[in-house]
Parts: sequence; structure tokens; C-alpha cells
Amino acid sequence: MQQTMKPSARERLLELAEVSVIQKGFAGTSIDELVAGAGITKSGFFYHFRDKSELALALLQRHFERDNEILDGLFNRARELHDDPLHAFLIGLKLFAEMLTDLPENHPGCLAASICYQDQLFNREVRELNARGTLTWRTRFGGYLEEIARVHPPRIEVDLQALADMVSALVEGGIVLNKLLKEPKLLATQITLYRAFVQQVFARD
Amino acid sequence: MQQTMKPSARERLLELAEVSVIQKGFAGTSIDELVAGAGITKSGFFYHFRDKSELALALLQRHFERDNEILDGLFNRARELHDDPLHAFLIGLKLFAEMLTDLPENHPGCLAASICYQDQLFNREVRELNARGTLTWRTRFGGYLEEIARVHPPRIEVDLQALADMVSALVEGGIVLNKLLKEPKLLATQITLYRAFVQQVFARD
DNA sequence: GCCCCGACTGTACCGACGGTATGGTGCGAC
DNA sequence: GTCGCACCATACCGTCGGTACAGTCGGGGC
Repeated sequence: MQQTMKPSARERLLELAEVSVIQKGFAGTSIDELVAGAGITKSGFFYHFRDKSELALALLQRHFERDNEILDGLFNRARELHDDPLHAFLIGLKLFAEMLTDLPENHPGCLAASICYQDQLFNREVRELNARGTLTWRTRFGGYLEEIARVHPPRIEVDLQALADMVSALVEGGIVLNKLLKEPKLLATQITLYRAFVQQVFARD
Repeated sequence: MQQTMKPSARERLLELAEVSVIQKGFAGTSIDELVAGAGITKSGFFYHFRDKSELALALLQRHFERDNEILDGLFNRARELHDDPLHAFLIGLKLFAEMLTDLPENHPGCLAASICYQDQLFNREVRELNARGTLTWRTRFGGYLEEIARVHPPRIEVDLQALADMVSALVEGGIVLNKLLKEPKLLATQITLYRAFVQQVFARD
């Protein structure tokens, strides 16, 4: 009856878990609930995942991959629109802010922080993947900024790595503030502000 | 034997809970563990707190109070050191950054975000207190910035409320990044960067 | 001296949850 | 035809948050 063209139980579990974790947090997402939703039994869950940590791992992995694809898309497109790395980056940030207006919750930062704040629940592997994901952001934005700095020497002295980390911090923090204050535009506004800062740092005039 | 000048079981519970929550998160802090540490029984815990949410409430309240005292101390002292609101604010931010270098974990933002990411565990009261605490920060920094803007008209167009929220976002996000990457200076560096931004926005020349 | 009250203790129990164990089944590939 | 993947079924464990309720002990008021 219910086995039409099922996208495999594992996929269904991940899909359900993603939605639930974003809504209710990882600790608030029970295995029983997931298996009920996926129409399988608890044994089925533990066939696919050794434990809940392994589910978190798979979820994080998926998120980071999608995340990188999206960011690549945005900033590569921005690069096509403008030759100068600074202006391309500013366009990219604008696109990024626009994207964040639309999907304020569906973000890996959400997952990353959620896991970070309950990290005693998870094994080393999960924590390491989480750290690697964050380092990817540092590398990405650090790279953009260094490229910019070579063409446009900064008007004030700034630590470029810190300026790169600021994106991550604002996204993570913005998600928290958004959740607390229920102002969906907040995240986008912060990125826009960051954009203004970058402009101030590098733009001559 | 062990009842010397006991600071009341309730106080002991709060003290233990604070340490444990910061280390292991709220969900990772069990009531059994707390009562064992405080040398009382589970019944004793539920005598003082209706449930775990009420413990969170008390914890948050304590944190926000201390937090406000500390920030008042820093920025009032900064104000004594300089008459101009901009320079006083910049001094205050420097003091703030220095403070964050020392106590990177013992921060209410940590608690606030920890609760925010598991908010299905808590009742409305806790969530509202959490939101109020964040609004306090917005009001505080928004006030400083408006005062500054009256004396130093911004060189670029910025939303002052967003610029105020940026402090909260950077602190919350900085705590997450610090936890993930284990770089204790990260938070202070971000505040220092924010300071540079504020300077760029308002300083003539 | 008595009684009440606040601050607990002690015991027993509940349901939800993560997780383990173990054996069984349907079905497609080879 | 048999191998193994993708599950199912059942039963059970420890931990945790939480409930229920009776009992205890010391101090202050009367």
C-alpha cells in the first residue's frame, strides 16, 4: 500500500529529521517520532544509523554540502557580474542577504549551533565535522577578502581572518537573535551591515 | 557534619546548575546530578523548583542581572574616562573585549543561546525572559549609538538598531565559533572589529 | 510546652527516550 | 536456490523528567 516509489527509508528519515531538528532542535527530535513518520520500526532506524550521533553526522554532511553549493552559486554568479573582486564580493553579499530573507531557518548554521550547544550528546566525529564546516567558511571568505586586499589595500588595519569569521559569527548570532526576537529580516540586515563595513574597509573614497 | 553555614540548598543548586549548564548545556545537566552535588534528594529539588523550566528561569534571571551590572560597570567607567559619547563607547568596547578575553564561557549569551536552541524544552515564561534579555541589549547599545549619532552624524547611512543588534549577534555567534574552533580570543577579536566599524561609521576623518 | 511551618527526606512509581539483543522475513541479484 | 540487503517484531535495559505522598526535624510564635 505505502511502498509506491519510496525514496528509501534512510532518505525519508533524513528528510523528516531535518525538518524536525530545525523546528524543535536535535534533542527534541525523538527516534520514535522519526520511525513513525517514515513508516518503519525502531530496528529499521538502528539498521541505518548506529546511533543518534550518526544521524547528526549524516544531517550535518548533507547540510554542509548543500550550503557550499548555494554559496558557490551566489558568489560565482556575483563574480560573473563584476570583474573587480571587491564589487563582486559586495554583490555576492547582497545576493546572500536576499537569500537569507527568504529562508531564515533552513540553514546549516542553525544545525551547527544546535549541535554545538548540546555537544555532549554527540561523539567526536560529529564535533569535528562541525568544526570543519566552520573552517570552510573561514577559508571561503578569507580567500575572497585576501583577493580583494591585493587589489584594494585596506584603508584601515584589519585582521582579514577575523573579518572572514565575522560572516560566520553574524550568521550564527543572527539566527539566535531571529529565533529569540522573531524578526526574520534580522539576519539579512546584519549581512547588509557587514557589507557596508567591508565597503568602508576597502573602498577608496 | 556537612551543615556548616550552608548557603541554602536552592543557592547550591543554582550554583551547580550554572557551572554544569555552561559546560554541558541545559539538556546535558540532569536533576539527579544536581541534587547529588548539592547533597539533597530529588524531592528537595522539586520542593524548590516546580520543574526544570523553573530552574532555567532562575538561572537566566541571575545571569541577566549580573550581566547588566557588568556592562553598566564597563560603559559607565568608560563614560567617566571620556566626555565624548563616541570615544566613551569605543573605550567601553575595548574594556568589553578585554573582559571577554578573560571569561570566554561564563556568559549569559551562552545560556540564552543554549536555551534558544532547545526551546521546546521550556515553557513560555522562559522564552519570554530570554527575549526580554536580548531586547535589553538592543536598548542599551541602541541608546549609546543614538547619543553618538546626535553628536557625530554618521558618515554612511546605517540602521542604528541593526548596528546595536550587531553586538548581540557577534557575541552569540562568537561564542558558537569559539566553542567550535576552540579559539578563546575569537570573541574579543570580533568585538574589536566591531569597534573599528563603529569608528569608521562615526569618526570624522 | 505546644503547634505550626518551612525545608527538606524517603520510597515508590510513571512514561518517554536512547539503545541493545536476537531472531525472523520478503525479495531481488547472481 | 541461496545469499544478503533492507528491513520487521518483540522484549528488554538504564536514564531522565516528573508525580505522589507520607514522614521528619528544627526554629519561632503563642
